[in-house]
Amino acid sequence: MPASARRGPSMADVAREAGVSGQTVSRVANGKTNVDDATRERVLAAMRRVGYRPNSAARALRNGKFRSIGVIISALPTFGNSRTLDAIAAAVVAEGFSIILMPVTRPTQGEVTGAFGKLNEQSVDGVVILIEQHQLDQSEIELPHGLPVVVIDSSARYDYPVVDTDQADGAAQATRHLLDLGHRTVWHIAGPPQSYAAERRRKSWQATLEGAGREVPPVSTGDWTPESGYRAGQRLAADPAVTAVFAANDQMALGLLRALHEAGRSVPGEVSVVGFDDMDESACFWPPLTTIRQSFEAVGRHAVAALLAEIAADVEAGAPVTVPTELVVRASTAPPPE
Amino acid sequence: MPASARRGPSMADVAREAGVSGQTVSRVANGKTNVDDATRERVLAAMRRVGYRPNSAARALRNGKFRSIGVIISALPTFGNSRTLDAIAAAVVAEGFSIILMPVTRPTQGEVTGAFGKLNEQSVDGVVILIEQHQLDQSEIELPHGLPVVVIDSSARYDYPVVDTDQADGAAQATRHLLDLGHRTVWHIAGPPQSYAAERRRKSWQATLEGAGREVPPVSTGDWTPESGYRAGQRLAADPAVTAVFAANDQMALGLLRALHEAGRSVPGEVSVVGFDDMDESACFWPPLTTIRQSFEAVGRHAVAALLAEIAADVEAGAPVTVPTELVVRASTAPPPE
DNA sequence: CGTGCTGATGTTAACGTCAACATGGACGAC
DNA sequence: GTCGTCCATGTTGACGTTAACATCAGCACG
Repeated sequence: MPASARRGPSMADVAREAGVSGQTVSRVANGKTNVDDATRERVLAAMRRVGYRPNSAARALRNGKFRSIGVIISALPTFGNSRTLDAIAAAVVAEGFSIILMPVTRPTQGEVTGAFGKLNEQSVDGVVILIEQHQLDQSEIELPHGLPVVVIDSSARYDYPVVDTDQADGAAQATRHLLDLGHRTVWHIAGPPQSYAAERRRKSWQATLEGAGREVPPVSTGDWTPESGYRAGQRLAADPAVTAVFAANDQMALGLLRALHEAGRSVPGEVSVVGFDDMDESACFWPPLTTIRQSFEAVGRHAVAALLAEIAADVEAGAPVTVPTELVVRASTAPPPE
Repeated sequence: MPASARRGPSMADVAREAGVSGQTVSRVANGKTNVDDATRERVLAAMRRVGYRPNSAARALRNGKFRSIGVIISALPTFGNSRTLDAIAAAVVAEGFSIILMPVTRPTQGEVTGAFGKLNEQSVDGVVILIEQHQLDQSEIELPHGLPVVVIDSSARYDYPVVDTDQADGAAQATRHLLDLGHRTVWHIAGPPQSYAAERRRKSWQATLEGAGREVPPVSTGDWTPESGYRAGQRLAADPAVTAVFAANDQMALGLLRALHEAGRSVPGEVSVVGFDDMDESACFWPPLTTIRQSFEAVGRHAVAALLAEIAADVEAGAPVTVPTELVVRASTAPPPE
């Protein structure tokens, strides 16, 4: 039996089975109150008997909306993004919406606009944009039909609601922690310059140092990967003045640790290291990594909440939501040598 | 202007603008050949002018299908799953389909059946199941309407097409590598018993040992997390007979490394370690981890290819697809002490 | 015992698209 | 010149659902 021939039973089938009109079936399916209890029971029984499932394509056509939200995402397998996506997905399905994934390979205007358009075709109710690259200037995104949008990013440039981790506070905590341990200053391995998160962390690290009247060492720039942290780490490990490093994420911190080990510099005896993210693995790095924990779960939840509010109420962007971070002290930080 | 009032322009609008019938617009939109070139141009120009986008809800209603495929996934943020999902998503959008995500919190019959039902409502063309738990016996999954399905798993129990990494060969390679280095035997930290992948790897490790006439040490069982590897590692580190360990994934290998470091046993001087997966981080573990690389990307691609074939041709399950693995030798393995 | 109201249920039409059939003009063959 | 054929284009209806309106029975009130 070819699968293509199959269509599920429709309301009309249920109506016939229950001896009522299609409209009454619709009312029951939508939980309307103005249906006699006996009738409702009869309809529900008929639904069960014929195996009725509502057809959301028809619903979408009728109502203009699909009870679904789109997620435009780049770099899905990234630790933070996959975590955030998971949180978004969980929150979305909990609300009875479904989620349409639109991966973009590179976060260019064209790709994002195209993804937007495709989502619009799909009659989504709203869109979450999860692309950390501030090349995406708001002015350039054409949003087709007043579709509600939430951006997960720290940029202040968007008109849309914005949700993100408190990058600045996290970086400040990391830097202060090292200063408090007695280090004269703190080196930094930054994330890629296109990343708003990376930029925020770098600026906050710098501001914290300046606020404490410390020298600001030159920045190494990586691209979030362990390899880039390793390369930056090789340079830092060769400099005996370096006693404390704040890496902009845990993966680069891992690369740094490797470089330090290879150079024979003990951690935290000679050099202290702080990361950012608190990956599952970080507690088992060698040594276990002191880091800034961020709650991707909370970011995802807040993003969905903001989006659903926008959808329900037609409200404009509220104040940006900022999710706090937490310093997790493990074994990779200690006071400087003598 | 309330967003709710907005609907995009429809074929009728384009038709009016271009002075043709709606049907002709439809023909142009679908690239049918029997349209005069001049007319086609006129229609395309009109589409551009009014900003027409096809409404896929209407298409889905008309055609019964949505050009979308659903993905039922548990444990999304897992390294392997997020990688695989990314590959699936990329392959799916490349074919012009879109992808509906259905996360399930726990891989129980009920949850999966529910997700299936929801996807069916959405008129998806096919479903990929990405849930590594073989509690999901095929007999228990009710698949509503002959919907094409592909399962990513090594279980032989399914009737559906199955795609997975060649777990057995990978584990054999890992074990043989350690044996070839001269180790008398190889200890194993296994994944959770509900996982088919874990079971395959364990069996293959055991078979390889037995095939070589070696003693099979007792198995430690973890749950894929670094912490579980750490706990298992503490026991192994205390046993001086242990000179080689194959961990069923890189994260547990990382935990093991930590336990070994804490116990003061040098790697690979006293103990050799092999992982499985080749995470991005593994090259920067200390020491850099010898591991089995698996191509989640290939798994995702093959799964989509199989699914689309099923959809297009109404064919039944072909032979299971097995994706080869590759041993990546780094610095965590060496011959045993003296 | 009519009038007006309430609440359950039925009827109609429309959402946007496209398959199927209908129309009508151009052109070649006899 | 007449017929048949082919091709571009138009018309109609249906996919499944639901808002809006219509109907009708029951019931309270003057």
